[in-house]
Amino acid sequence: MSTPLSQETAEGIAPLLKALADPVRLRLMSLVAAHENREACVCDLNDAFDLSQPTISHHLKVLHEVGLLDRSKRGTWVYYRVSPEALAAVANLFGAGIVGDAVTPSAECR
Amino acid sequence: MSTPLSQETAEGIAPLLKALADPVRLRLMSLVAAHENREACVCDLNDAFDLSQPTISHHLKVLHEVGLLDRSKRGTWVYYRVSPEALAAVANLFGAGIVGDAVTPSAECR
DNA sequence: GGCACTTATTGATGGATCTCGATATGCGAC
DNA sequence: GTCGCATATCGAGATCCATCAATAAGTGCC
Repeated sequence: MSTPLSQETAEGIAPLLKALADPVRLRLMSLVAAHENREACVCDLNDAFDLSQPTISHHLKVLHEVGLLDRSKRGTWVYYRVSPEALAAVANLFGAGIVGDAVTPSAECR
Repeated sequence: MSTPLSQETAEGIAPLLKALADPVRLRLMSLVAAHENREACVCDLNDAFDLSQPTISHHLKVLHEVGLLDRSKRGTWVYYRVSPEALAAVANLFGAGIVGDAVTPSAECR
């Protein structure tokens, strides 16, 4: 029934959530996830926002630094891909009842 | 295959994640969730941290304002309780594949 | 080499956020 | 009413964050 998170665990997970806790970065994640192979070219992402190119680049960097997005350069273009492991770490927060298993993501699950 | 989050949706969910994206608030949530009835008295919570009482009160307010914690006063004491609906909203983010359904919280689930 | 293009970095600015001490508010007991 | 306790609010300081314009760095092509 959910052991109360240790301070270290909380401090380890918070940065992941902080990276996701921004509307632009949430949309970036979902845009990348929606692409073939969960991978998208930066050039496609820039156009989806009304923000400057450096700003998008900054947000991608934040997501990359916490491990939510993998980066790979192919010629002139850079591709970001969703890291399933990192995302799973966050999902488990809720799925495994760390924040209370009142809410297994879908009730019928498990 | 996850429809890319709309801007409005992202802006609606981000505040929830932002509220959770702090080590202290994560631990507060898990502490409350670990209590009987997912409900805890502020007096119990204060002692779990090395922070001033106003600071804890502030964090509880943040969690309350986004709807993650319900508040009820009983005599001199105030109790906070985890709101399953609000938490489910966040859990669905990952469970329902909004951020990519590569990662249904536990692989064996469903 | 030099140009066009894609992406990243730098530096600055305005705004949000965490934390505290001091103080206020609300409630029960006397 | 007054005292003591539990919780909240206020105001301030320090730090962090999102965004931009300007510029740098890397790559392919001529």
